Amino acid sequence: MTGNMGLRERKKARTRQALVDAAIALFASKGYDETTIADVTAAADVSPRTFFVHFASKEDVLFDDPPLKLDLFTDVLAHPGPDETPAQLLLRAFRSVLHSDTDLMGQSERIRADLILQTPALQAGAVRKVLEGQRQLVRALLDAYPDTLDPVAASALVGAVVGTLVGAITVLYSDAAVAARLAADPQQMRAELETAITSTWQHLGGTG
Amino acid sequence: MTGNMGLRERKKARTRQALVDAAIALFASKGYDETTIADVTAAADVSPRTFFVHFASKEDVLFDDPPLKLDLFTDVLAHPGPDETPAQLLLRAFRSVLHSDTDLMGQSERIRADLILQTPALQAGAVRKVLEGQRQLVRALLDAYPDTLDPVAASALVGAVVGTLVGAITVLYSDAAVAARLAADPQQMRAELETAITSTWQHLGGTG
DNA sequence: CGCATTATTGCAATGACTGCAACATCAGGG
DNA sequence: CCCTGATGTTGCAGTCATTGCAATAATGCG
Repeated sequence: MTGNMGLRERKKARTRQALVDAAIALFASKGYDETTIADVTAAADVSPRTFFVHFASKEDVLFDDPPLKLDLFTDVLAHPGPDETPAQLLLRAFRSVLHSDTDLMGQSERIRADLILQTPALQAGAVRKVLEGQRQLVRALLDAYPDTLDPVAASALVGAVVGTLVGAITVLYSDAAVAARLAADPQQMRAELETAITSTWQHLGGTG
Repeated sequence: MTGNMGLRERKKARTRQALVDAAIALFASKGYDETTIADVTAAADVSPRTFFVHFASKEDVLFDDPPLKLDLFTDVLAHPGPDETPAQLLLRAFRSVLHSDTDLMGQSERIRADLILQTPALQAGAVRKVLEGQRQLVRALLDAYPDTLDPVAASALVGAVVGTLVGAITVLYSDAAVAARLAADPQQMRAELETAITSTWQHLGGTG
């Protein structure tokens, strides 16, 4: 990908990356609110105006790379098994993301997570991303079960999945003790999420 | 409540209400982004600076009154039955809110909902409110089951409940056809939500 | 009436974000 | 190599949300 670009595009990509790097470094050290666009562009050695050529807003620089493995999730949803129920399909899709090679607790993820958790302005942005992704999943799920699923049911189902995950992840990232434990063994994160999902749903199933 | 306030406080309350009314009217007619604080304060006949004496931000004026019946929900959570599981308690709490006299589809609610659904900036704010409420519910649930529930499980459980509701409500409010049907019969809203919750959870339960 | 509170206001400043036009640089053809 | 068009970068001016500070106006009370 990077190779077949002309010098021009490579330069542009370099500028963009410089902005991302400078921004994350400054956000991490000074805090998001205390860092101005001018600070970031100065560190990246470009004009302030240039920032907005690459990113639509200050927070966007943090959500540069693809959020989660949304595409993978959607792909799985597109191929339901013969006798698979929507809920089972969602669970399978979730598991395939969980066991993909995604780095759930890398250096970069931690910094980002910390920043988001302690900056209300960023929480808003993160949530917007989640909502967008959710819509995408609903669409995929409806495509998979065009006859047996109505929009409300599909949206509620996806909402339950995403809600469970967001609830669990929020605590996993914010609780200091938990975070420390997870930092020691990154694999642990998968186990925690797996437990959260399965035990939660088991509980919910026992309410009818 | 309103009666025992001195003239001073009544006047302040009137100013605040004038700002809320002016804001909602202008947002509804011109749109949120196209309405400036100056517009609002002009319509309310106060100084622009006064707006920020009453509200912390532009969007706050829309979330003035208590969001949902959070207190009622929390109250129910505080009194679990003898053999009631957390999931059953949550379901019961949800139902008592659902069947309280809350107006789920009033004029004001509709305007607000429409504005939020079509304004990304507001979606973020709304969800932040939801997340705050979610934390409160998690705390209440943990208090109710101090021995059998850990923070991650509680948060995941509450996340599932709230996620289901948000998913369903989003569609119920945004789908034009559904919205029209619901407008005709406000009671219908309760039935839709009841169905969304119970059928979703039933599906999820069948995944173990 | 005079004083302590408290609501409202004006002013100035910061910082995110945008439109526009100028400028610099790269790609390709002649 | 030069010309030309496309594209990345920049400067400038302006809008708007938001805030701190200090002055002003009302109000409550002794």
